[in-house]
Amino acid sequence: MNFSVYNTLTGEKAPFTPLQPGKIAMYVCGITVYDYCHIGHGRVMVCFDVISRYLRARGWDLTYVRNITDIDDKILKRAAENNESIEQLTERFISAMIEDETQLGVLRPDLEPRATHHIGDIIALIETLIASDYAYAASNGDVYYRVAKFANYGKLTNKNPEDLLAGARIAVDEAKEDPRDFVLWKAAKTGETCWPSPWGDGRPGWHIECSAMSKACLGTTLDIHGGGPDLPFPHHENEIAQSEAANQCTYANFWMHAGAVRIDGEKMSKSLGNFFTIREVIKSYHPEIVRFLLISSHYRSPINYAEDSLKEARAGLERFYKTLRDFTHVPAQTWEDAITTPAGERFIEAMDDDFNTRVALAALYDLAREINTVPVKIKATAEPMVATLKALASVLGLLGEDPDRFLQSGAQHLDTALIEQLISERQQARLDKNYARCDAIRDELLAMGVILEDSKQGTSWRIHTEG
RNA sequence: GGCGCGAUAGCAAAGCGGUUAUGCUCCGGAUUGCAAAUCCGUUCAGCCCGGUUCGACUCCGGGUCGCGCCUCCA
Repeated sequence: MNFSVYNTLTGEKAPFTPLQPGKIAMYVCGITVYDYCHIGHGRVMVCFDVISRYLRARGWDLTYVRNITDIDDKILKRAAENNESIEQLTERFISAMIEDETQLGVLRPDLEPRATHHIGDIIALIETLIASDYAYAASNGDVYYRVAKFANYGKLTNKNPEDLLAGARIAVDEAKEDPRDFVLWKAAKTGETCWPSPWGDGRPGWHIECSAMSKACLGTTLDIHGGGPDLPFPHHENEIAQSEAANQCTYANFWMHAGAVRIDGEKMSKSLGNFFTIREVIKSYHPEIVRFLLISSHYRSPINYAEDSLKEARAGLERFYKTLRDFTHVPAQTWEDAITTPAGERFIEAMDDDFNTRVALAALYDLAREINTVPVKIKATAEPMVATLKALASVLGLLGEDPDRFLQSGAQHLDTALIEQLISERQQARLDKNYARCDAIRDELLAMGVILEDSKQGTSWRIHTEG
């Protein structure tokens, strides 16, 4: 086994070895729940979903933790705007998030800790940092992290602490010793949601909750810490500063970051306002198409999100489902058997190389072509290959849908009984060699957006997808 | 300005120092009552300038362009 993973910390791929043989502790930064998830969130969820599925398939005992940040300035602001409590707001968007990820075929992580359920851990961690002089309570009631005290500050993102000093902003009302210091505990203003603490009522700062929750769920050293493309700085840099100062050991051995989703060459983001929500997109495209699109590129490369990308993803997926149409009766092979096949070996080789899903998919496309090459009358000889295809695809969370259901999705507005009736009428006309009638029916259905496909087994139909 | 990533055929997207990526599209053929699907085949690459090498898309140096982070954002 030659399994390697790219590490943001070192900027290169390296053979992956966990701290404890056979066991992997993986922590991924989840989302702040004050709005619906967009495709960028979807990418991180799908990316680490594939990673977790693959690690498990490879035989590791994985514990996958993905947090939910449910207390934060934006949440307070949004709740106030909506005139609802932060609990109402966060519960609403947590439910929405779960719906969205489920649609995308994302399996739930083992643990989904929430910041508000770990206030005690957060306070304890801050106390440790204060005790060792890495943090201080300021005159305004806030508690800050003393960046100058942490020698390795900037190691994840290659920042020179001096440069940060030059570029940092100093807000007038802040009581920081140093402009680079960041807040661990934020004193509450009157009426704000808050928790009691040794430094007065307040709430956690942005970065401390991840240090506290990862420690509570997985311990002081993580095998893998992951997240989105905009998290290395400052979020993960600050997590390292907090956790390594408090625990006196390496915080995470491997740092993994998903690539950005772009719109017209620009990053999709809340602040730019150029985002598409998952629920919006899956109204027009089968959710598996969205998943397929996200898996079609390497997880670290930027993806351009556009109507054309979705159409292309759909075309690719349709190819697989067309192949599987005649084999709904074939169950997936076991993983152990699948990886001994030539396609399986290629698949493993690709995925072992930093989760190269694009190359893994190429192996599956070749397998599909091989299946299609088998002559109709000896279809049964293709069944083992189909079983392999299904087994390998399932590790990517793909091809689990019934082929007809997939190929006919979007047909809700159509009268399927009428379609079936026209097909059988045409069948009779074909037997009668009344080809004029046959073509008339074909045209009629095509006008409805239905494409007919005659084969030795009979006639099937699918939705006509343009583009 | 600092740090980092990228530049591949019509489009998308990978690996690789010499041998087909792959998907979609185009074209030709097989197949089909006609189609569709499928299969076969063909065409179309590696930003620019140097260097290393018997040989570079692949390694090294320089440049150009694009993008990300440096401030809340996955």
